[in-house]
Amino acid sequence: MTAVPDSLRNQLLVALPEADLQRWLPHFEWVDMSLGQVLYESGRTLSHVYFPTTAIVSLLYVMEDGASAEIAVVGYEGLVGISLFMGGESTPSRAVVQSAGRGVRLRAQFIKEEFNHTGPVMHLLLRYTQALITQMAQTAVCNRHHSLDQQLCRWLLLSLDRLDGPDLVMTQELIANMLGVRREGVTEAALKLQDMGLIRYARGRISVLDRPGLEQRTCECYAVVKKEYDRLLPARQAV
Amino acid sequence: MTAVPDSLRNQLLVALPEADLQRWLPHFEWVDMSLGQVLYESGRTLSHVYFPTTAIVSLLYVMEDGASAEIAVVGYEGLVGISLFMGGESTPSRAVVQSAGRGVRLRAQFIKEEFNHTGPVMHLLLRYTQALITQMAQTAVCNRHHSLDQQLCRWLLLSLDRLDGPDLVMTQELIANMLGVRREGVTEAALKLQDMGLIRYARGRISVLDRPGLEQRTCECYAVVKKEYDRLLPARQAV
DNA sequence: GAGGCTCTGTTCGTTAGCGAACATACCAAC
DNA sequence: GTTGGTATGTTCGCTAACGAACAGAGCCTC
Repeated sequence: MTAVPDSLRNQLLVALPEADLQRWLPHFEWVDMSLGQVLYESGRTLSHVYFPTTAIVSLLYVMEDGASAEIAVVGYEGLVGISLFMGGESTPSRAVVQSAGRGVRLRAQFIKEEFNHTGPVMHLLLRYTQALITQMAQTAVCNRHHSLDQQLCRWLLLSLDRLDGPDLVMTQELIANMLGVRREGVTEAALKLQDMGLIRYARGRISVLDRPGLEQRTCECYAVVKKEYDRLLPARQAV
Repeated sequence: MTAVPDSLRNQLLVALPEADLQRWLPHFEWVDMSLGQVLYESGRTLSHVYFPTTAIVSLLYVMEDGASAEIAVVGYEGLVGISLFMGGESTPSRAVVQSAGRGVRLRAQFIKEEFNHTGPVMHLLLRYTQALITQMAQTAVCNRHHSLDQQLCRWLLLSLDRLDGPDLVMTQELIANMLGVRREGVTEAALKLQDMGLIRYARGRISVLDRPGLEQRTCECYAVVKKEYDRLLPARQAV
């Protein structure tokens, strides 16, 4: 990753017209996001919209019986809290920090006014939202048709794309929550990947050794989502 | 269903401010939608946005190997073609008519201009989009955690909500495509429902005999989605 | 360095749904 | 009525993932 100022690590902010960015800068509020932190709870009204820079956030649906499933991930390429400008104010999902890091946040009222008053901002945010929709839809399809092995690869790749290095700080238990499967299943799938030399595992830390290998073993869902992000948000810089 | 003019059967159109509706009326184009008709193909640029009145449309993801899964349904409460005003112009999904009927369509260029120029229209369309997002996300979760039996109930209820009477014209084969499962699985699940007296089945026609019974047997996903539609689109009239 | 906690590995019986093959049953057209 | 096509019902073996129980293994703390 190049040595850009941290505030410019979020690609939506980078894609903002200069005039808009300058207007936003004074309203930026830097926040540390710690692993497991809940940015918003299902159904609650949001106070801020978050632009992760180094953190990764999962949008998680939690069922009545406590079972959960991640429906999308948000990293430096996106924002958390689309319901603010979509008009719903809240969503039935929960946003949980999946990988500790930092980000910028803006007050709800501010982003709502910006969205309504400037065309370029609105169009950028909506295109991002459409990319996010693709990710959710593809997750639905993937949950239906693909094996845990494939989904683990997809998940690792999506996370990797939002991180600097090849290491993820992440227990198997957490991954299982995200994928909506048993922890034992993740253990087995991860062992297979390790035996093939694609990753190395050690107590809550995964090192990806062979990214192309993961891409080869994952399902088409990863590529579909990535392609759609690239198409809809071309201004964002490559990592 | 009350005897409203057919054009007012679509609840998004009903929710439009009178002035906007009057401006739109001359641009309405009535279309018949036949079972299986493809309104748009994955990745193709859309020429129109569709407001179903009596038809039901499935948003379907089709995988490389031909396997498919429905990620959302759209009926008289919504519209098909959000990518037009979201800015992406196309999506990786396919829109297929799941239940024959009619609808209104508007040219792509027209809806894009309307979206950009009038605040109330934009806010209405975005709230609808958020409701649709909820449906997709809940589908993802449901695919992960719930049994085929439960999902069939959910699917029947979602379809029923978008129809006049208690009858669905729908083969088990088609339902299987929508749910992304085998036809045999649908046969078994449908037989169970029939044995319990909840539905009656006959060669491509399902009659729902006991709606509360279906609601009792379905998973929470149906209620979550319904509640969110009601919350985000309160102006729409009850059926 | 002992104890305790968390994370990972392993096993075993169970089950939902798959894939394939085939049987029946209804409908329509000739 | 016969024929053929489409829709539905049934069976059987297979597999992925589940649920539960437990065994090591690394790490921190006192």
